[in-house]
This record gives sequence, C-alpha cells and structure tokens, in this order.
Amino acid sequence: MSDQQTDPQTKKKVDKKTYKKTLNLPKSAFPMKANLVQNEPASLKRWEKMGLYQKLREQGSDKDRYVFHDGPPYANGSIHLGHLLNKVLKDFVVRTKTMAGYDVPYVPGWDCHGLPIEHKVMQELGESGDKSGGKARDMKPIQVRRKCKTSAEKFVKLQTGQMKRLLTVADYADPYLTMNPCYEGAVLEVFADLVSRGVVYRGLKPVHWSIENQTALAEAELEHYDREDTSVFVKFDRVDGKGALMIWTTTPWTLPANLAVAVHERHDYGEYDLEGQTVIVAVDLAKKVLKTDVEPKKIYKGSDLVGIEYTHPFIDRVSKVVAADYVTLEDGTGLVHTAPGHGVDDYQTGLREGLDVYCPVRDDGTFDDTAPDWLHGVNVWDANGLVVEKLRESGHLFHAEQFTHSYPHDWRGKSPVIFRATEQWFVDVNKEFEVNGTTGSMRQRALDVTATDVKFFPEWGQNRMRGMLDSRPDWCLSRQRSWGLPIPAFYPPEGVEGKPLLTPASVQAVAQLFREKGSDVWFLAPPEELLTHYDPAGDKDAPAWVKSCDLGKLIPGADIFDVWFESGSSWNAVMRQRGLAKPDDAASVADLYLEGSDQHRGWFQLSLLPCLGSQGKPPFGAVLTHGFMVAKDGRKMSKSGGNALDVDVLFKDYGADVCRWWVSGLNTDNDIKVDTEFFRLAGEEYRKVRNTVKFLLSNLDGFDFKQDKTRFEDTDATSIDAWMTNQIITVSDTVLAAYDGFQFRKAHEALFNFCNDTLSAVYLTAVKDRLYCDAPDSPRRRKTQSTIYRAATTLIRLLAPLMPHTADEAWRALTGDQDACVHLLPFQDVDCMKQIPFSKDWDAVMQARDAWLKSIEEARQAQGIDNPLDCGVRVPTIKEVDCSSFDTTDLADICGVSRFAFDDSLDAVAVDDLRDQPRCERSWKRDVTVKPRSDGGTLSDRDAQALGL
RNA sequence: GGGCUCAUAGCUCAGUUGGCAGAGCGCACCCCUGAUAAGGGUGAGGUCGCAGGUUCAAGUCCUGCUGGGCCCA
Repeated sequence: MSDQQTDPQTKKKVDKKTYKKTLNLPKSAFPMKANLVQNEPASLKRWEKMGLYQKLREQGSDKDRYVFHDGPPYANGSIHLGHLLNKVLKDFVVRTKTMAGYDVPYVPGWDCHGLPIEHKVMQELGESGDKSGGKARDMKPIQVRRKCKTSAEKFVKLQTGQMKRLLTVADYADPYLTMNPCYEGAVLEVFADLVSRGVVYRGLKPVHWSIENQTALAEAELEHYDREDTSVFVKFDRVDGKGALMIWTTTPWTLPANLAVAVHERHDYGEYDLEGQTVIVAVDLAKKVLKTDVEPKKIYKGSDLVGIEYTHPFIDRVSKVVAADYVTLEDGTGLVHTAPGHGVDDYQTGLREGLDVYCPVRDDGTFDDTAPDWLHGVNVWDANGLVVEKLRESGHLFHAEQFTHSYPHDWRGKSPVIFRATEQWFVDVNKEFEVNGTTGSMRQRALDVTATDVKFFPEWGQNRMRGMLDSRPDWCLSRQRSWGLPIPAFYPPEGVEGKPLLTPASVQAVAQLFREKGSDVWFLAPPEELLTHYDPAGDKDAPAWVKSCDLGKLIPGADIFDVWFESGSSWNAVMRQRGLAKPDDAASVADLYLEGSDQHRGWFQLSLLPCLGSQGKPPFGAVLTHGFMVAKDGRKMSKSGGNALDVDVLFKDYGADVCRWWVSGLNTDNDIKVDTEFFRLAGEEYRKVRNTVKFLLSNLDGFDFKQDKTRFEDTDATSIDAWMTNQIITVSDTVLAAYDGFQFRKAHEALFNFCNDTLSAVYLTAVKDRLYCDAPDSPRRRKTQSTIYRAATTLIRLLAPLMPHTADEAWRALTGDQDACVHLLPFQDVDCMKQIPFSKDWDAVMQARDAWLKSIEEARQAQGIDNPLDCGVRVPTIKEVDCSSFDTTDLADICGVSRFAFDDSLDAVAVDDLRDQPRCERSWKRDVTVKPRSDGGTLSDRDAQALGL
C-alpha cells in the first residue's frame, strides 16, 4: 500500500495498521493445526531415542512403587476397539501414578498358547498341507507347535506396533509371553504349590468326544449339521407304585447311564391318566405330549416332585428326581433324563447331587461290560435301535419318532460326536488346605478376600465375583491339545498299576527343565531326560511303583493346561519373577488389575484361585473393570455385524491423542457406545483444548518466568489474576483427586471446562486488553503473564497422561527446549500458589457477572448496540462484598465493556450507550481518558503511556 | 432361563443420605474480526424406559414389566 494515498478512508486504515504494530499480539511456535497423524510417530521416535521407559525407571528407583500388572491379550489378530479402550485406560493409570510420584514399572504381556491359534494354524494347513510334508491331521504335535509359535510371534509384533502407536508407555523391549521358557517354568512352580496343597486330582468329566479320531474336541472344533435321530418318550416307573414319570430324549443310547430325572422347582407338573396308568408331565406340555385335552388329576410344583424314586426301565437301579434350573418347557416333557457321564448340565447336577459320573461307553464308542449284556461291544449308534426295541418290549416306551436336529460333528472327520465322560485333571476348590498358618478351601479363601481385602471399581464387581465364586465347580485344568503347556504327569508303564506320578518334586523338576529348554522338550525328549532333575528316592510323595521302575519306561501324559492356568499364574511368572511384586509381607502381590468386566470369571478369578493356593493371599489389592463397546444403537459390536470400527483407520483419521481424549471422557463402568461421529466430536474438543494451550503459550512470548514473575501484594487479592490462580489450584486438586480414584471422565470434564470456560471464555478474554495494549514490561501485564505461565505449566502437566504427544509438544514450546520432556516430570505442585492472596468475594462477583452479562445482552438488543465495548455498566453493590476493593478495570474486562462502576443508588444493572464518547484508536475502548494525542491519534492514557507519548 | 448391570435434553453424561431436574456438545439468534479453518454473549430443549407401590414429598427407595450389555446355563 502506498504512503501517497490521501483518501480519508485509506488513511484511517493506515493509522490502524500503525497502532496494530505497537501491540503485543500473541506469537507462538505451537501451531493451531495438530497434524497428529504425522507428528505422533515423530514423538514416538523421540521417546524411544531418549529411552523414556528406562529413564522413568532410573528416576523411580528411590520412589514408592505402584504395582500394576497387565493382563495379557490373546496373540491373535489385530487389536480392536476393546484393546484400544483397555490399553489406553491402563496407560492413564501408569502415567497418572507416575506423575503423582510413584515408580510404576509396567510389563506388557501376551497370551500365546491355546486353541484359537492352534485351530487357525490347523485350518491354514488342513487342506493344502504343509510344505515340509504332511497334512495338518498327520502332523506331529511338535510340528504343530512350531507353526503356532510362529503365528503367535507374528501377532505379538503386530499388536506391539499398534499399542505403541496408541502412545502407551511400557517395557516393550522386554514383554512377557506365556510361551517363553522362563514363564512356562514359573507356571509349573505355581502348579507344584497347588499339588503340594493336595487340591489337584484326576477325575471324570464329560467332553465332546470324536469316536472317529478317539479324541476330545473343543467347542471351536465342532461343526453343526442336521442329523436324523430317534427321539423317545419313556415312562419311568415310580417305586411307590403311584404311576410313572414321563421323560423325553433324543439320544436313547444314553439311557443306560441314566442316574436321575431333573425338574424345575417352580414349574407346574400334572398327573394324567394315560392308557390306564398315571403319568407325570409338565402341565404346559401335556397336550403336546399326550395328544389329548385331558385335565390333570392333580397339580404339583416341581419342588414337590424332588426326591421321588423310580426304577430304571431296563437296569436294576433306583434313582431319584432332582431339581435343576436349566429345565425348560420348550421341548420334551419338563422332566429331563439325566446322565452325568453324557452331558455338561447333567454332570453339574450330578456333582451337586453326589451322583457317579457313570459312562459305560469306551473310547471307540462301544459299550463296556458295565452295560447290560445285550449292549456289550455295541456302538452307540447301533445301540439307539436296540434300546428303543427293549423299551417297546417292556412297555416303557410311550412314543418314538424320527426327528431332525442340528447336531455337533467333528470338524475334521465330519462324523457325529458324542458326550462322554473322560479322565481329566482338576483343582478341588472345596478342599481345605493350610498355607501361611491359615486353613481354608480355595473357594472360601476367595470369598473371604473378595468380601474384605480386595477393592472393586465399580463396587458391584464384588457382587459379581462373589456370585461366580459361589457357583463355580472344580476347575478342569487339562486339555487334549498340542499348543500349550504340558501337564507334567507321568503314567505307569503297561502292566504296572498305580496313580500317575505328579508330586511337588516331580513338577518342580520339570519346571526347571522347561526353564532351561522350553516346553517343546516334552514332545522331543525321552522320559528319563524329562526327569533329569528328579530323584524318586528323595520324593516322599512319589507313588510306590515309581521307586522300582526304570524312569525311561514312564509314559509322559499328553494333556496340556487350560490356558487360563497359564495367564492366571502371571502374578508369579511376571511380577514375582521379575522382582516387581509388592513385598512378601504385603496383603497382595500387585496393587491393581484392570480389565473388561468379562474377566470377573476369566483372568481375575483364575488368577485369584492359584495365587490363594500358592501364596495364601490375593494377586491384586484392587480390581478395576470397564464395560464393552456397543454400536450407536446400543447393540453388540462385531465384525460380522458390520458395525465394528478399525483402530488403524481411527489412528489415520483422528490420531492417537484424539482417541485417548475420547477414552478419557467415557463412563467406562457400563456399556460404551461407539460411532465415528463420537471421534469427530472428541476431535473438536481436542482442538478447543489445544487452541487454549496455544493461546496461553502465545502470550508468553518473550516472558521468562524466573526473571519476570511478579510478586503479588495483599491488595492483589481481588485482582483477576488472584481469581485465576485460585482456579488453577481448584482444577489441579479436582483432577488429581479424580486421577487418584481412576475417575478419568471427571478429570476430562474438569480439564475441558477449565480450558473452555475458566480460561477461554472468562480469564483470557478479560486479560486480552492488558496483554495486547499494556507496555510489554508493565507490572500489570507481567502479573497476568506470571499467572498465565502458572496456568500453562499446571495444565500441560495435567493433560500429559491423557494426550502425551500434545502435552509434550506444548511443553517443549513452553520451555523453548526441544530436549525437554513433560513425561519425566511430576504434576505441578500448586501448594506454592496458595501463598498468593485470594479474596473469597470473587465467588459472589463471578456469580453477579452472569446477571451483568445478561443485562448487557438485553440492553444491546434493545438499544441496537452491536459492540459490547460501546457499553458502560453501572451495577448495584453486591451484598456482603467489599466492592470498593475491586479494580473496576478488572470488572469492566470480565464483562467485555469499556467502563464499569458500582452504584449504590441502583437496584438494577444500568447499561450506558457510549457510542457518542471518544474511542481509543489503539485499544478500541471508550475509556474516560481518551483524547487527541501528540502523534495525531486519539488514545486513552494507558495507550498513550504504552507508546511513550 | 440364572447372576451382575444399564435406561435422565437431539447426542454424551452429572445428579451424595428422598427436598423446586443440571453440565458439555449440538442447535437457534446475535457480536467480534488484534486467538481467525479462531474467540465471545444470549436462548430454546426433559411425563427422568413403562406400570404399580412406600412417603407430606420419588430421577433417587420397593415390586413387576420392556429393551440393551457382560458372564453363565
């Protein structure tokens, strides 16, 4: 623009520009645009280069330790939203406890063994076969295990990258993997402790059994196809001669193993006349079963029937009616044939009622010699017809029909499977044992610590845990698979009778070997080598046969552990082994476990039981749980439902700090609704916070806190800066208390309101005038900058656990030091700010401000005044407040007007139109001191002074 | 079917021991243009899932129901 211009319009613009150059406008290297997608990976690299995790450990060496233990996700697939939530919450804990002054080592881990990996590997190999030869089903366990290990390693690597991308701080250089030799050894040591307590036993349990492959199958190895079977209605004669009980079954071959009839205590049952005999059937099913409209002669509750005795239709045996709450009125007769050796429900009922787990069917699917003669050696499918014929002959068959239903089949052989009781290893949860001078069963100990020693967040976790402990059966530890930790049992050679070898010493011996060589050795080495560290002569617990037997003749068991036993021993395999646990005399091994609420039954309970068995105390002092992700409509989220969000896409679209900010704002106690819209909203909040931080920083340009900070005098108690300082103290106290109680949402809310309202809408808007227009080094401006500095240092540190990249970026801008790192610092100590005088009258003044603003708005609308700076206000004095001690410039600034005065004669706010008053060309205020100055401009005293006029 | 749990403004949620329904976002209207892909002000919005009950008084306590979620069966 040319200086030659003489047009008055243009000249005015030139003048404006001239004054603009004299202002102290905000200036900062901290950009408004975050560009998280590019800049977050750079932060990651910076932290890795400086060795942040190691530095924190060095700094923490003299601090109290907070023992937080990571539960291992399964090393399969990419991380999903549930992992994102879980890992971010854990990182909040790690970072807030660290900044609160604790040493918080945090070892991430992965669950590497187990069926899902083995299943997937088998499927991948199944059809085409492996290059090294042989199809999946012909592969040896060791070959399968090698494939599984490779798969687990691949996903550990993938997930590590994703978790790092979430900006979580953890010992990623040395994570724990449940398949590592030292981990495996440590699990067996826990097992050895349980063996020494006498709670490990071998018993019967029904499992899905493939007759074709003569093996147990897991749920995931089943495929369901339609199959035609004979369903039968059978009459069981009552011992008291008062008629019969009518049962229904689709598996007549299981009738030889019938040991009970189950009814529901609350259902109604009726006595009906049937072909001259009295039969009992559920009232609601009578018409369907009996195909008549007859009314019952008498009606009973199920509970009335419990205890009635009946005789087996073709075996000389008397059994009883029992109660079971799984009995429904959808199919059958409401009276359920119960064979504990052939069904899971039946088994549970049998356990409760003290029935035998009777299974007359052998591995090959044929009946053994405990079954009636006419069934010996007959396979179960052929037995169906024989049983029906037998019932028909004896008059116990009421009705039989062909019927098609969905039935489980072996996923490899495609043949139908059966339920069959097999021998498995169990932990007895009711057997009392002694440890550390206390006596009690695992169940009782678990209930006791749940009731008194362990804290639950939210509190209802306690009820949930108790309910599950109350009803849990013995823990079945064994699985018939390849990819897992072998149960180190040895069986006697053929021809030798005796219990398997499984003693504390023998388990310890194998533990030592696994530590040295890994559990693969179980599948490779001969038994005498597996027992290298074992001395039968020195083992008082060893079965007699072992002492006189060549160790090389022993038969190593083929079972592996339930993976839950492995992850449930992590308190030992990770925390104790690495010296990270609380002291031995502490009430728990770790302070905190934090997982989804599904883990009440899973990892929490299955860590609690082994730890109580081994150590006599719980693994955790507190249990923190979060809910599950659901779609926007509150429905379950799933890949197959097509409503799942991909975390990699979220990183790309929003960045980790925005995702983390979103998590911090959630109520995680219950279900969590997810939608991309919510990430967009979190992004908008993030920008608000970021921009507030930017504005703080940009008004500290050229300000050095050490040199330029201003002392507050007693008379400053009513200054706007004193008010702001008090707000800083309040938000710090609020947020730190929230962090301490894991209430991240509360911290999020307090931080957002602090940025959005306290800083942006009130304080920063009010002090803009003095920051821009006062002389750069004026005491008033320096006092405000001192306050802004205190706000920045406090706020950035409080934000650091939630948005580590952004806080770090802001911290480097604040200090001007590119090597500074906020994550090595504690939270700002605000106690020193409490020295600054503060007037309690501010509460009343700020409350009055709301009313003042409302009046100003109304007056502006009524009088057609656009700009609030064209207003002056006079307000009544506030009751119980020494109004004269307040600076009217501060009060004008918090209202955004040019003039402010208290006027005792008023009873309402008076708003004056100042448009006819001179306006300062520099500050745009219509102050009483505005007049023409020597430079030709019209300025207020303050502005003239700032310019040296 | 059972255990635990949830339902408050369009959205996300606060609502201690019963005592006049709150916040943020969004929306509407307005201002500012010296935080500018920013900033500020004002305002509208709710039969507290449904039906009973206890009480002077219920979002809050009790019972039942409906619809979600986790874990079991």
